[in-house]
Amino acid sequence: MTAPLHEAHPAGAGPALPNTQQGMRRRNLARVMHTVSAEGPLSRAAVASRIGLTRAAVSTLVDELIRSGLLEELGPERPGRVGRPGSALAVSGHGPAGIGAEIGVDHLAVCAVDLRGEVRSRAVRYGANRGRAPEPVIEELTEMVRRVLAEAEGEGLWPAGLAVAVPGLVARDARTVVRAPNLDWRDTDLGALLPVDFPLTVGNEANFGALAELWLGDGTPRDFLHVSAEIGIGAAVVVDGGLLHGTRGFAGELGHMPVRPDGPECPCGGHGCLEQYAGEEAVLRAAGLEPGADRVGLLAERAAEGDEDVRRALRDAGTALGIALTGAVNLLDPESVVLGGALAGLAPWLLPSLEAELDRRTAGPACPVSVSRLGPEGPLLGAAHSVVRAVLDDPGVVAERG
Amino acid sequence: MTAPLHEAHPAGAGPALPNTQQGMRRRNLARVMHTVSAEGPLSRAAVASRIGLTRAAVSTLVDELIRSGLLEELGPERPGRVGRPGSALAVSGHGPAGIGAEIGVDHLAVCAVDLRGEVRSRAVRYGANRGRAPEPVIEELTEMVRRVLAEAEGEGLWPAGLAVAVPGLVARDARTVVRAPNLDWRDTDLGALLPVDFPLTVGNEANFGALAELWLGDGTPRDFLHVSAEIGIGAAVVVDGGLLHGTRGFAGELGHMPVRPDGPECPCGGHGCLEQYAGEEAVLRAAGLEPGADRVGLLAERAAEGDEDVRRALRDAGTALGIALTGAVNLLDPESVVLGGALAGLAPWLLPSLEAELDRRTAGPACPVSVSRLGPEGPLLGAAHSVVRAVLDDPGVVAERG
DNA sequence: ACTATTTCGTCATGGCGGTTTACAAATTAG
DNA sequence: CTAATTTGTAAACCGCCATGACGAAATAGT
Repeated sequence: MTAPLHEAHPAGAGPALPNTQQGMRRRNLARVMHTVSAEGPLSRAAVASRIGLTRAAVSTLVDELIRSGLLEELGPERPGRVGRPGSALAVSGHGPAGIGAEIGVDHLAVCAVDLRGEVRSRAVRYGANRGRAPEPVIEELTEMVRRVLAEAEGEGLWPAGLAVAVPGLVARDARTVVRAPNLDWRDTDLGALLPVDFPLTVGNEANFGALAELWLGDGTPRDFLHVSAEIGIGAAVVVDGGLLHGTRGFAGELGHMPVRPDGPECPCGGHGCLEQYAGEEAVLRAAGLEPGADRVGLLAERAAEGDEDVRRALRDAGTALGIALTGAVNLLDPESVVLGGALAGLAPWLLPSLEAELDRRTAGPACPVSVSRLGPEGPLLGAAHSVVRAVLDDPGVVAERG
Repeated sequence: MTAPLHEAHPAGAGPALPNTQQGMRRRNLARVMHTVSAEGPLSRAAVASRIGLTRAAVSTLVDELIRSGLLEELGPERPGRVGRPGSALAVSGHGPAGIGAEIGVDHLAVCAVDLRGEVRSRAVRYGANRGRAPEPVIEELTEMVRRVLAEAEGEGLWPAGLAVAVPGLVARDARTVVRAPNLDWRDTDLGALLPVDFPLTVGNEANFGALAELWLGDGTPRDFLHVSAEIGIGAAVVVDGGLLHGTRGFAGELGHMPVRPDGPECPCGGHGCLEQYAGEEAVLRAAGLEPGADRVGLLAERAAEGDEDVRRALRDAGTALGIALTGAVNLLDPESVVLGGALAGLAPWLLPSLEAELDRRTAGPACPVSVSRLGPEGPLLGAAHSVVRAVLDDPGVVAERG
């Protein structure tokens, strides 16, 4: 019965709730939470003027949120202006926490994030997971979740949900991994394998990375394309502050965009797909390097040293990315393109050719390309924050607890 | 002050209205309208059970809608079951009407559609508009609107708004035509040129065609890609029952998707864009035909006759379309692709190679490709219906009238 | 120092919207 | 002809927010 998390929520106008007076109430609770969360400590009066309700109405909403443990009263504000100072309200640091987990090809990670967005506990464990069966991996992850949970509970937090980022395609039920080529998993129901007594969501790593960029990024717009590459190349499409999932939940596949239709055959059945020019394996081969551990780091290192083979390989990858992105940008007209995941670290050598190709091929003002500052942390943070956002989006559902 | 029309509305849960009691009321009015509109004549009790309100509440809503002239009481239902028969409610055929207009390269068209979706009046005028200045064209169109309006008013209808479909890029303000290459118009503010005393919207022809497909199509899903070609090739992206506009309102540009990155230069600055292989001019040239009037009809005729040059040209265009659509389908994971506009008439010769290319390049189950049955009427009907939908989506705004 | 002014939070009252309950009306089942 | 069922409406009620008034706590002016 996992509720749909991280839908398109224009910062507190959640549309999923029923159109009744209770629904209205819950939407207003959400608006208060979002306002306080986004604009720091605020008095009741300040919140009221921002969301367009009266002070009296906000008072009752705040009362309820404080009783639920979602808001905290910090005490009287420092009086700088005329008039009685307000009582500062802040999101609670002792209420519900979002648990994020990441299953990477060669690491596992778990963290707990409180409603304020602070990471309060974390655990990381390195070790190749490629080819391991799901059960032992999940068992290991469960153990890590338990440890993180224990630490968080020690600080007065309780888990509002768990979101797991996986490097693969996830069905729309947000529970089953349909295909994760780099783990060699197929049709694995993580919901059944991970028995927790709070809501569980499973999502694609790149999608969570994009959400992290959306929520945590600095000046990230509400419409953008987030491109990330681990082994495959994925693009998460963010439209109006929400993720575009697609019918089957597979939206965002960029790796098999045709770049040279008559190029070599690809395992997918196509020819000349982007992955054959900008995928990790392809770039390594073009650079004359062997596959191995931390290959991205190696590429960056060699490129920084001035290795001309590596630089050429990255330039060519950038060109191929530019061609593929031209199509995507034309189709979606996003406000910007953000390079995340492994691409972020290689951006200095990818960007020039990528932007050149993109500018050359698109009419009018070019679509700006930026680099994510979250780096490899993105998916994990995005997962944890997706749980936090779900609480902010509907504080009422959590109210019975605390 | 044109209100934003045809946003993403999951059939009556309109999110644009404020989160107040009045907003709730208006959303419930909309839910009643949508229910009655979609499911034919219905009693108050039937509506109540469908939208989850009580009969009493629905009664007051219906009263208000009848007073506003949006609903009509048809009289007692034919009693088939036990119990008192209900009083059938239907959407009014005498209330507001949506006026749709289309500015085509060689025709102008206007029609009036009532809330039931019936076309109640129409006017068409053929004549080349390419290169004509906006003013005389708009003047002519205004005259046609006047005629259609007079006829509609004779039947007891009054205009709720006017939507104009144009073959070009429209800014997000839904008033100014940024660029219409086939008309040679640039930065033309139709809002200023078309003085009407009801809301005016301007939109891209292909987008309105897609909306027509969404609203009028038979079994059309809520997530699909609508591809249409007049001179350029446009793709409207429909996500969750709403149009994807893009940051500047330019989303859906498919014509300049790179198909052969090293191909000939395109006026847009790119190389080997789709339009150079599947655009009207390109196909005509490949088929050995001269540009002229009704070239699409000529192509279809020759292809039907078995002209091998024409058939080859269309096969090749289908292949190019398939390559471009592969990228789009991978990126968006739509439920289907619909071919509309001029492409619909040429579908028999385009489809085989298009589908072959698409199937070959996409993994998993293929994305089904269908052909619009609306044909060239799509944009005009979509425009008129967009006004009708706006009324259904917020009946309250129209309530003061009638 | 003292008062006027401003702003904050709260309380009592009222309006609006939907629900609950009750009831008359209209049909079918027996 | 009566019982059962369903519809539509009216009256009383509840939840939610707005309005207006008040005390509390700060600043500004004299």
